[in-house]
Amino acid sequence: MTASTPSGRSAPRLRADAARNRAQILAAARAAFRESGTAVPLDEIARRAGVNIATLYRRFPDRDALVSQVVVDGFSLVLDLARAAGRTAQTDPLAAVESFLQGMIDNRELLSLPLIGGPMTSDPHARELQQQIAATLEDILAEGRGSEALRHDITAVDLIATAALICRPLPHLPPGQAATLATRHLGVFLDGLRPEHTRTLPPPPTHEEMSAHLVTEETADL
Amino acid sequence: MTASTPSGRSAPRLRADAARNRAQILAAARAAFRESGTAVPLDEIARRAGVNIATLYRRFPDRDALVSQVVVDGFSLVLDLARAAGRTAQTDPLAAVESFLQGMIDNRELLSLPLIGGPMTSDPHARELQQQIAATLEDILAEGRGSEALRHDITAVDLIATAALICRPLPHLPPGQAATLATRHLGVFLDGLRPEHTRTLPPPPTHEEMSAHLVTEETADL
Amino acid sequence: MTASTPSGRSAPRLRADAARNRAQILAAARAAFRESGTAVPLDEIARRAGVNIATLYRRFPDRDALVSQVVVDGFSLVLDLARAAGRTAQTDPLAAVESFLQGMIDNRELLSLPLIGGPMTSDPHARELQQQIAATLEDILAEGRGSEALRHDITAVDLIATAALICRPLPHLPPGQAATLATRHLGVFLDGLRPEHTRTLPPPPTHEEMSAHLVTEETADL
Amino acid sequence: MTASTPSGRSAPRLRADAARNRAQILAAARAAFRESGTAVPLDEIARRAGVNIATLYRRFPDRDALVSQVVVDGFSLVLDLARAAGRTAQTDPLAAVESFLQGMIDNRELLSLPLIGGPMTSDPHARELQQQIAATLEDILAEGRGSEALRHDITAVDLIATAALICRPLPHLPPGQAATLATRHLGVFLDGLRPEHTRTLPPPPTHEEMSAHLVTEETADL
DNA sequence: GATGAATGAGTTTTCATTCAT
DNA sequence: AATGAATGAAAACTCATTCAT
Repeated sequence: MTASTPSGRSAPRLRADAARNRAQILAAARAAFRESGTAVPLDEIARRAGVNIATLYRRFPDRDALVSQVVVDGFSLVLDLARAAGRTAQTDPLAAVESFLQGMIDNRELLSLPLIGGPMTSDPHARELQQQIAATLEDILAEGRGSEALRHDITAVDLIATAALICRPLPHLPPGQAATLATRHLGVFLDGLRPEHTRTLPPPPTHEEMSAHLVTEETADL
Repeated sequence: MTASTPSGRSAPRLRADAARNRAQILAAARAAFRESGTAVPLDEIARRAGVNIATLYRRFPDRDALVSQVVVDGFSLVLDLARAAGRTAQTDPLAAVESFLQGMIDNRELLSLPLIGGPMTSDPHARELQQQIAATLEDILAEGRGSEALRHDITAVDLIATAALICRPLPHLPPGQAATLATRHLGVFLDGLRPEHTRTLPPPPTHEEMSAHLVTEETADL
Repeated sequence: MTASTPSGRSAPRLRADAARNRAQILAAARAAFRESGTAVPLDEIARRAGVNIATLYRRFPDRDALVSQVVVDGFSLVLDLARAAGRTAQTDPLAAVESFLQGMIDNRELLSLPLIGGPMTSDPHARELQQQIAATLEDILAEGRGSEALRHDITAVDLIATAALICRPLPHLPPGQAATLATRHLGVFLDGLRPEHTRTLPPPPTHEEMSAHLVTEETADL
Repeated sequence: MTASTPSGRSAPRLRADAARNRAQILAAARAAFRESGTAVPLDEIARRAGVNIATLYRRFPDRDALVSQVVVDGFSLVLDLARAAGRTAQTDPLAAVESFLQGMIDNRELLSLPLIGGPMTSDPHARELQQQIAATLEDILAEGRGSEALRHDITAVDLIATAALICRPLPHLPPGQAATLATRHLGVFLDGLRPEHTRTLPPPPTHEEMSAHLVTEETADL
């Protein structure tokens, strides 16, 4: 997994100490964004990372650049989770879905993405990752539909939305209890995913409606 | 019960224009909190309400007072929804749950509660409302368990957590699409609520664990 | 003379204390710009004006707004000087030119205009003043040409450029000496203005060339 | 004498690449000082020169050292111009003055001296150059007075002040137009220099008054 | 009761300068 | 000799809060 590594494309390799600082800044930002939103003072992020504020600015010229990188790192992890789940899809598609969504809950501390407010990233790397995530989840669902292991009316977008809903912090709740509640909620949801469902869902947003937002916005809330 | 009216206990009746200003401030605060969190500049709330910042301060001596009132208004509405749903619980408990949760989605714009960051209210009025909400939901679930219309392992806290998860804004998504996705998610969840479930849920947080948070914090995330 | 008064068009009248602060800020800015250029710290201007920096920002939302107003005030004064000089033009056009240029030297402390660096104002009020200044000077020159009191090849733009050259501070020189040197230089220049000149000047910039800059830029250096 | 070469006295000869960097830094500083004053960020000078900021610091330990060198280079050029003009002084003193002042205009881009703000250099080399410049100009004027080619009341300080006035940038004016206006202004001034003048000039600053500033300050504005 | 105004205390952003590679 | 990196200090700008009208 290469989430925090600057993309090899054009970035001149960083000196060892600079790379360490960069990673600490990203970790601090991830935590601070989760706790207080992306409007949290950059001062505080620098302090938590143990670097001077000017060092933060050297690496990330403005808040958006920092947010973008945290988003990209998070999306990388999500893609890893989706692919790992996909490997078991042929055997048991429902278990694959569970594995993905439970993995999201378990790793939610690393998924500190812009949860509320603030401008969304339009980083092309993020777009690319989102498309790969959606495609991977769609493959899992296709398996499930073929083997009658999953209801037919669920789409990849539904799984992404579900992940977004259950991963966000329930502020003011101790993390352990928030995870317990999310897992219980997920359990009921998974039971509802089996094919013998009784309820007709409203039609999902069309591809056109979503595509404008899928990449730059919606999945950012994962 | 009318949410935005100051509790009749001790509040001196407001002049007509003052009451109008107060209502506009609360509406602006609700929207701003939803969009940007409770740390949003008070300036901006005043501007959106069309009043001077000093007028806002006259009505609400500090940010907390404003947050508290928005929370109380929101909880009042939640209680209204729960009671309305409870009236149909004997006939069809699952439909009552659905009515409650769908009502939460439909009214989510009015539920701008402190969703992330910021200090939580400890208003006694809010505590009281929360207990009434939990009791009302518990009554519905008891009906459902008795008539075998609902799985037995679901608690009022689960419903509150579910409401919290599905009502929060998916920022950057057009509201209509966010609602559609939430409703589809809810549909699957409701299918999973029926008694013929297959999955065992992890044990819920104990009453002791929750009680510390239930009132002042957890349900504030609704 | 109404230089420092906000244009009556749309400005809501200021409270007395606010108007006093505004005038002090402008006076401090004028002096500071002259001494240190328009990039001088706004902190320092606020301190010299005896107000808080936030008060400065309330009146002038950014540096440009402050620079613009100083420019406009300066142009107003220049127009006043030109008009006063114009009143004697029929009697003695050369004396009118002298009166204008010497007046510029004598009042140069009030003409603190953006002298070097920094973005130039494009305030429409400033443009208007510039055109009036140029027109007034042109009238004086026309008188002089008619009465053979002035050489024919001088234009209003030349007078504006001359004013710009002689009014700017000679930094590091005591003001009195700078004024003496400017006045002596002006004396020679005025002798060169008489009609029995011997030298052919290079052609002036065309109206088209200048008009793009006359208003927003060139005369800003006065 | 080549302006940018470090004085041969004690400087260890630079490696070829280092000498190139040094020249680029000085050229960039000259331009930046002219455009934005001597308070311009050193970062920007380094960037324009295509070198790292630390390289700039290696060559010039602080801003003053850089300013001093730019001043000395400029004064060297001024002295060259004065001497070249002096060679024709016997034949035609007025033409010599013209040659000097027009040369200043033509070379003004290379004369980026501290024009406004910032600490003045007290480099002894600069002092020396200034005295030589003043002496050379005085020689020219003496010729002119002897041959009745120039008015008698003009001093070397007047010529230096005139050069200072006409060489400074008129910011925001295209360089070509600024030069045209300066040349036209100079034409009138030169006509005023002829002996049949009509106007009495105010007395010049005494030598004592000027001498305190002549070297360290006044001519720095050239 | 409402508002224009002022200000102190942040937060963001930039810059000069030094250090280690 | 040159550079990437780091940092403290300053400057730009914003915000919560109080005061006087």
